Amino acid sequence: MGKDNFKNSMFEGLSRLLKALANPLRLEILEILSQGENTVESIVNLTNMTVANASQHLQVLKSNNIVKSRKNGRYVYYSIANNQFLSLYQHITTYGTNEIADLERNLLRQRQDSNSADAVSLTELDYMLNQDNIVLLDVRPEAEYKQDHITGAVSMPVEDIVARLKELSKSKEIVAYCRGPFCVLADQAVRILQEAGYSVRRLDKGYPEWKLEQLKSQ
Amino acid sequence: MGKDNFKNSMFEGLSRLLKALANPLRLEILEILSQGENTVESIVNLTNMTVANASQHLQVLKSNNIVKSRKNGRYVYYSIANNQFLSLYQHITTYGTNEIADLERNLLRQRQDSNSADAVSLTELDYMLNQDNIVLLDVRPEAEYKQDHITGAVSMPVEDIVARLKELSKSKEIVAYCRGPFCVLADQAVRILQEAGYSVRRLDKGYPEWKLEQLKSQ
DNA sequence: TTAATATTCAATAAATCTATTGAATAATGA
DNA sequence: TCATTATTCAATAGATTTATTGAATATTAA
Repeated sequence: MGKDNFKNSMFEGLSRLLKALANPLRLEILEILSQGENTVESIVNLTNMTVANASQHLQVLKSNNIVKSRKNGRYVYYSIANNQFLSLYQHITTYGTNEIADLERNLLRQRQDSNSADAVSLTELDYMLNQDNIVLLDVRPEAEYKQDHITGAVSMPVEDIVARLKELSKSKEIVAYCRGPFCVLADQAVRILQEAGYSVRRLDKGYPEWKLEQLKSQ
Repeated sequence: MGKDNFKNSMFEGLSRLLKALANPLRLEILEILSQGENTVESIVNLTNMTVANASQHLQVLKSNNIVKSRKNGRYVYYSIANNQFLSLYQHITTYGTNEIADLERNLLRQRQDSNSADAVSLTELDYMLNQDNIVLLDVRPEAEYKQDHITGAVSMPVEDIVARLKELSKSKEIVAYCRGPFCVLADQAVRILQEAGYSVRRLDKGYPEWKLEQLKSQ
């Protein structure tokens, strides 16, 4: 292989990976798959995509080894192909929220609008959990909680909160979390609980970021 | 802003960044700019691009705040906009070389073909430099060395090596480095020096990776 | 002022990406 | 076996990306 062919093929390969990631719908799919495996159908239910479109995007991700699939009966279950990718994905989102002015501004505004600007970091959460003086709420759909969740969390999907308020004591601070920094379920939870008189904040990031920390510390 | 608008605009913004990166020529430009600032002309000289094409790609990078520029006389000097990006770029290349089978294979073959498969890591280099029993050769063009280089390195551009062999003692091991994992200048240096009877290995990565470590440890 | 040089701009054709549509495939349950 | 359901496939029109070409701009040096 000539000197330029090598270099070119490396940059070609990297750019294929980046192209596979460079689409908003595929990024949305990846946020969902970062919670655990999902069928095409469940991805469609969580988004505005049509089945064919979601399937097509999943093929792109799969052919680039970003996700993998297994078939069970009529369903195909997709999941993130490996934990290294989970880490890369988070480096990208963190860069975006910290270094792209537009995104920084958007995120800040979203958090301010939902009164959740003073978010809890993973380090703080760890400390608070050790002090045992908080209730940690997983406000994602129950299926995601069941696949895995932050140790010590209680499942309370955001749409059930109003009906289940009496389960929550006002003597402890509440921390709500969901799928990650772009997920608004925790924002909605904060608003609902705040209006009901609870002391509540959201986790700055979400379940996948916590999971990655877990993996690192092993 | 509605719940979906927020999320969509975040994924939109991220995908704009990724689109800007998802092109082999732009990645090649970024490898060059990771060494320090360069004019459009010098980028063109280091690659196969035409001036207009390089300029156009630079506009894409600039409008996404990945690079910045300053004008001096007739020349426009481009450089990486911030060190956070340098870090992201390296996460991406590391993921590619470790997790994309094609790229892994290509890199291994390139290294084997040039007898530089037993590359030195940055940690090893640090140790070897402390032991003071190596010569560290910067085989990039001198202009890049002059902008900055690994502390303790000697400049010997790869095309000068043959003519400057007598400057090198055979009693010390030589480590050659260049622009990063995809740069073949160090591979060429290893081959030349090995044929001349020297004990020589290449650095696994290159100058930008070293610089990032420096920045981290401050 | 004029010529030369570095860079950018503008227009364009070819290639690639995307969402949509409807049909095809495969697995299940009646 | 037949109808149902989950997913994929194939074709396509519209949008975006890319390299090329040649002209325009800005700066310097003669």
